[in-house]
Amino acid sequence: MTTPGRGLHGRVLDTLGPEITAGEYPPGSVLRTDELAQRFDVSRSVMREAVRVLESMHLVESRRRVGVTVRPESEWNVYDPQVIRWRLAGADRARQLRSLTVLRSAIEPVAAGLAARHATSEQCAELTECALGMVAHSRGHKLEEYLVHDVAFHRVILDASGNEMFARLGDVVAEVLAGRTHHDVMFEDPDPAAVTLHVQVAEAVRAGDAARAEELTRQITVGALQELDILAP
Amino acid sequence: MTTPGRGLHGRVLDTLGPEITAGEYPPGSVLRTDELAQRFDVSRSVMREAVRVLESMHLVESRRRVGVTVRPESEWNVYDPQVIRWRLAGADRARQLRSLTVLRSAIEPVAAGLAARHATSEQCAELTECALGMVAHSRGHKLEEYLVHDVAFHRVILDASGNEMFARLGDVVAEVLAGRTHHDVMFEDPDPAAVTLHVQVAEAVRAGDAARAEELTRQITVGALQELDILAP
DNA sequence: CGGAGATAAAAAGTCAGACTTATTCATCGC
DNA sequence: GCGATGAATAAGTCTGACTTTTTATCTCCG
Repeated sequence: MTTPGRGLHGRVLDTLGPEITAGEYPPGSVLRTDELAQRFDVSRSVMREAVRVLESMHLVESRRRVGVTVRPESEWNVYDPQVIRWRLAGADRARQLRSLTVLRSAIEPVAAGLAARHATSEQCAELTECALGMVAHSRGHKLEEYLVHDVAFHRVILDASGNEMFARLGDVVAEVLAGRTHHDVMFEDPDPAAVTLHVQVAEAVRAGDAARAEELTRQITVGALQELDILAP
Repeated sequence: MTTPGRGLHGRVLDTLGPEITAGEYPPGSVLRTDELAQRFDVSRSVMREAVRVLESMHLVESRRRVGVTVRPESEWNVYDPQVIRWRLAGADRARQLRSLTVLRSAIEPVAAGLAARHATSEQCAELTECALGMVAHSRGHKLEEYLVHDVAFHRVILDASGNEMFARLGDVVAEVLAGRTHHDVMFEDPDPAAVTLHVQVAEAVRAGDAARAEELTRQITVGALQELDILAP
């Protein structure tokens, strides 16, 4: 995905990170640095670097005379892109996609409203280009090409909002959209209504109509929630 | 705040992290591990562990033969609680509080709506308790006591939403509220209207009225935005 | 004069081993 | 029983040597 071989400690993390986030070691489990170093056939220094990274993600806690203890899931840095990727690759990928989709449903409408106020003309142009790309690939099983434009569309919206915290969710949205296309729902061509909504959002942003951009985006996210059967009874 | 002395590498991060997030080294700047180790009077192993942590936060990138280069702000893991604390302690604390408050304004109303559906009776009880605590300390310059209950209130809402991503924003909201009380606005007693809104949100959640809980919380966050002069003209 | 390839240097990466320190647990004495 | 003492343990730290990768330079030939 990112950089495959960025050092031995990274190699260790590639297998230890997914194991921990998959819940293979229940909270409170104790790992010993020496044993891990043996298992991965690396020196203690390398193992220590890997543990430091896991510690900075709040996945584990290292204490003298005790060892490296696994922290409960409720303390993990679940916004860390690396943690998100590890968890999406794991078993409860579905649960993960659901909570991330709910997050999207809160963020994206507000971001679209802000984008309508702050977007540059370049960003507006990008947006319509993306929307047109989505239209062009919305029929005939061109899901991959559609996905590329879909991801780009939402990235532009988040960037154009002018809010740094929103902008940094671009990767998360990309993961969610990719996950949706590749695994769960979407067996056939995308919902035509959703495609139309994207075009309309682009128009609203260009027109500077914040309320309309927000409301239309809310409809998009409602659709995403419904796809995952997340709805209010 | 958290754990002061968790090893030498932590001590190094306590000064190097804030320096980097404060922008003291422009993007592309190169640091050398050996020099840093000398500067902080620690061994290279300790320094390497610190660099690994900074790397996992995407603050720096370590490359052979080049050194440790500082990444542009746009690539930082700005959702990392540690990074948030470092930046809030820095110079552009104000800009930080603004972007985080916008984030709150997107998240909290949705979280409140979900809380109205998912909150347990214990959580409802906690909520009204917090709201009453806010009322009790809303007059007479008891800002600290008010803050404690305010933070607790919003934490319960985020937890009760049942969404993990929302729940993990409790610390962020706590930082924002604390920052607001201790530095920026709020020279006197809190706005009575805001206090009333919190009580009403607690009622709405208890009653299971999602739409009302969401709308009332939206009014709270609008107030927070106005305090920072973030408003649509 | 210019480009391709060899060469050298620089910095991170890795490893092994010795030592330090904090923490926990068990034992001993009251 | 209970508190103090001590021993065991695992992380923490340091040092020094070595390896590897990448970049810059330098040479040689077209």
